[in-house]
Amino acid sequence: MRIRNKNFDIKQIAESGQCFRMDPISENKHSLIAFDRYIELEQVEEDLIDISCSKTDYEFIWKDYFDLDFDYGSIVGKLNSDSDEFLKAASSFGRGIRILRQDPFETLISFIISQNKNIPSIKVCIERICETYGNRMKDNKSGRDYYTFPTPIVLAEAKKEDLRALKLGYRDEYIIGAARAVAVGDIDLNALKICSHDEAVKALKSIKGIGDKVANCISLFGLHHIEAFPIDVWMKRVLSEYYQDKFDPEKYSGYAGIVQQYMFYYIRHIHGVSN
DNA sequence: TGCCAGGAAGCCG
DNA sequence: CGGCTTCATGGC
Repeated sequence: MRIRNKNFDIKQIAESGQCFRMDPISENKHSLIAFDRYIELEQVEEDLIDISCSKTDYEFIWKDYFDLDFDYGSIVGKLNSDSDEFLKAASSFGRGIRILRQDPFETLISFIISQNKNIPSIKVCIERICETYGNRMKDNKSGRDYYTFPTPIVLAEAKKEDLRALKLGYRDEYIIGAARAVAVGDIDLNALKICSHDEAVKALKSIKGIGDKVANCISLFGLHHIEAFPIDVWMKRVLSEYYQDKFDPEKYSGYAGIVQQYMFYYIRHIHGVSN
């Protein structure tokens, strides 16, 4: 399936820190595991992408996953006509980034793992969880084996000693607790998609192991509340070095999360980080 | 070897 | 409320 879009850069999305199961497999080509499926994406040209999926799967799954009905170009354009020089450069540099509509449960667990870890380390942990608790699948087109992300019920029944062997550190009991909360219905992730960002964050923070930053990441990347504004160590760097801690996300009310992604991606580039 | 990573909980004042 | 310490693990 071939898609033409001016604001759709696979490498940028893969390196934007919002998803952890998108990996380079060759020059201009990435693999992605999501929703129990495996696809490959090739950046043919700057605004042209090939996805290894049927037209039906594109229409019903991937178009939504990549948020392709939303016009990111209008956001980039708006930021480029603004007086904020840092955001002008950041949005221009990361203009191919999009906010994915990922599976809420996978996002929830992934960002609990993310705390106090770098991105390569987060990926390793997630793969270990999938290999241990997910289902082994085979993609016929590429011949590749892969593992799905486990369901809430399976993870909720995991033993702490078994998780300990996966080297998740102190996060293992957070993961079991969160999976149980979802499995028994204490947390209804689909309901949190419909309610407001503030309500979602409040509900998420009732889970042990989820603080303000992780809750905002889940809200932004798993529930698609694009007004969320997660502040991690990189964002703290941006806000202090370029804004003297006076940046107000309210200026970008309604889409601050997109602005945040441009900032995050750009500051890491400035500091020479590429994973 | 000490420091850092898409932090959060527990405790103290 | 704000600041400090501790919590596993891996990479540099």
